[in-house]
Amino acid sequence: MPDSTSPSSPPTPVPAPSPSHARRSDATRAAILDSARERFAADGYERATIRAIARDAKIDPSMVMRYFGSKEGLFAAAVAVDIRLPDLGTLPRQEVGRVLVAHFLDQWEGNEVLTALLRVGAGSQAGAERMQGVFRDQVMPVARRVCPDPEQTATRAALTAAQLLGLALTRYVLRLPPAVALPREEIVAWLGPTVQRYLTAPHP
Amino acid sequence: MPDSTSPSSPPTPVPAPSPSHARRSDATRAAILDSARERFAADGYERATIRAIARDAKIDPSMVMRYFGSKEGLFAAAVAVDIRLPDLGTLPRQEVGRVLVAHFLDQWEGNEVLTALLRVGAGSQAGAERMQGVFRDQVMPVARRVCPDPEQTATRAALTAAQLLGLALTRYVLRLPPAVALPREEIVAWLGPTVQRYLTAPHP
DNA sequence: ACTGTTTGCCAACGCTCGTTGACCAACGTA
DNA sequence: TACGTTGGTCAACGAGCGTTGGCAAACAGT
Repeated sequence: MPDSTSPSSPPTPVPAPSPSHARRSDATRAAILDSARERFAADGYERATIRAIARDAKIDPSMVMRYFGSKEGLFAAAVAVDIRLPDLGTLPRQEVGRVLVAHFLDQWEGNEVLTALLRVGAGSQAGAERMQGVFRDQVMPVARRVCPDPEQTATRAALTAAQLLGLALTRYVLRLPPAVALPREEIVAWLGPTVQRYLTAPHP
Repeated sequence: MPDSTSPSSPPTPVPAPSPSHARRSDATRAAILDSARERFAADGYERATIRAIARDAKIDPSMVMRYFGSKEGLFAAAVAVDIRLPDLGTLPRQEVGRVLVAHFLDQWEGNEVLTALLRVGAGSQAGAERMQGVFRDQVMPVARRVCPDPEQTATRAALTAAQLLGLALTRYVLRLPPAVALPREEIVAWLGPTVQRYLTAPHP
């Protein structure tokens, strides 16, 4: 499986990436990616079929193959994820928890790619490795700026990830009714101090 | 899909459930269930094929159909889950958090069914409904005994579920390296106070 | 207008899956 | 010994999947 955590060059047979002026097929490409993201988020990797994605995008399944090489390639292109964590080093330390929870909620509310990534990450070994890559390349560097003790960074980042991904799991994937019903500000009020403690409090 | 959260009568074509003396096929049945649990936990619902499960159990795929009716029926029988939460009402309130986290870790370390359930719950709508059933039938009643205010029970149970399922997700499914490396007692020390606060602290 | 490239559809391939029904062997009872 | 029941195998089915290659239309450069 190609590495999706870095935007590696796609295996598209289109000869040269001419960034000067748009190709006519860019719209189709985007439509495929949109449908793919939706299907992967809703159904997971296996149940999201190329045929169904192509039907949603109103094109032939073979076009998906031509543009993205394989189902794996399509998935890699569809969930090239950048969670754009803010630089937590520039704000007061006692606000880190609440800001991070609020940012996390914003990202998940407006980006079905994250749901797709979590669904697939939980569903297969390859998906799990993708999430490990996101954690390593995007979460850990930010955590390093908040808790300078390098020996504790990994632990504190993992605790934070457990709390935040658990929220995403129960609210956006499993959809446990009380987790869905929780208002945004209440989540921030409850989870903010938890994350704050995981990142900055002394080892218990 | 049959309801798996309650041990409903299986769709097995064996005529009468004679509980008096064991049948000769009980060993085979158990072998199938063992292989099924392992495969479902390792591969998720779609990738765990009946053929592979039968191969593990060293019998013919058609036996699985005869005993469990369908793949759905096999899954329902394999993950008939009882998380056996302790009665938290009988111990000092300030210990509830740590006891619950420790119990949760014990359950997950020794029971691959839970990993299978979480993997499948994250992978499909039907799986998510199964986890909603476990939450509603097994978690909520226990939470009611700890936080008597009925208006807050659901919220507090959901927050606790988010924290604990997030731990299970990062540690047993995604296997984020620092989450896997965390010693048991350190998890209890970090998450115990969090769960304690979610269940018993006043609304923030 | 001619020609090569891009964009797209169509029909099929090979494969694996869940599932079925016919058939066989071992056993328990009369 | 004969026979119904139970435990198990074998071979095949129909369907759906990812994937491929060929061909038609639209376009662009000359």
